[in-house]
Amino acid sequence: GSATILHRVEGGGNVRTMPVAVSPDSGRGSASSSHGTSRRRDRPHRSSIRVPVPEIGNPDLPPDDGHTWRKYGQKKILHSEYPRGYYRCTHRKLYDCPAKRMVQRLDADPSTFEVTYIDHHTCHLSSTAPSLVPVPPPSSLPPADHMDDVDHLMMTTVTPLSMGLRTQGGIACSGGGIQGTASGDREAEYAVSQMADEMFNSRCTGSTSSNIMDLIFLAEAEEDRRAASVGKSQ
DNA sequence: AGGATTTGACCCTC
DNA sequence: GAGGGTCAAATCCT
Repeated sequence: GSATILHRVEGGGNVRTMPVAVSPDSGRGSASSSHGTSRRRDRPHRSSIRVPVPEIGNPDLPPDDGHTWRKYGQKKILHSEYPRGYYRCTHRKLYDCPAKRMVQRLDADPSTFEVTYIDHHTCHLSSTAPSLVPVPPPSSLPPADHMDDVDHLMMTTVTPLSMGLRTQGGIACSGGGIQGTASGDREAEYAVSQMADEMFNSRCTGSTSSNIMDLIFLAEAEEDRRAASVGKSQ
């Protein structure tokens, strides 16, 4: 089994969707504070990923991506058999981390979770073992405005380079195979699927998945550059 | 006791 | 008005 990354970018007008259906989510923004102030005005970047239910452990548990999440809500979604769970970063207060995710089991495929990530972790380097430094140095994280680019890439593609990075990162948990000589998006799609799959099943390595997220971002940035160059050439 | 989860209500967008 | 996202009190767990 492999996860499929869906790409949904808002605000750019350049919505890119993977072959598999996208969540019916209409893309409403979300914001906090229910005291009369405007909610859902901002439209944070969102990205969806499909993750198979882990073979080991409780299949009802949402996938573990290496970050610590605190559940703040659950909602029955219309026409969906399974409820959607709402999570935010445990370190939200500590690090003012805006990261959120929504987890929902697919009605058509109960063995798969669809996980929608909203915003990025600012507790990036300290998700599992928070340090006293909430914000990582620029050398390890792209600048904030750069994050936007990376973010919308979250749903696009990941290059073979990223896979290489992964390997260097010490993730050697691979299960399935990348079938792949396919070109372009297809190859990338497999790569992402594989990565996501491992990402959420990385228990077998015990490695810190936040590093994986790092790699994903790096890979996406790289892909962005490639896409940009392709765009220019066309 | 403190943190996490549950759950109903509230509010916003479409 | 419907549906979805968040809040916050109540409850549970460690």
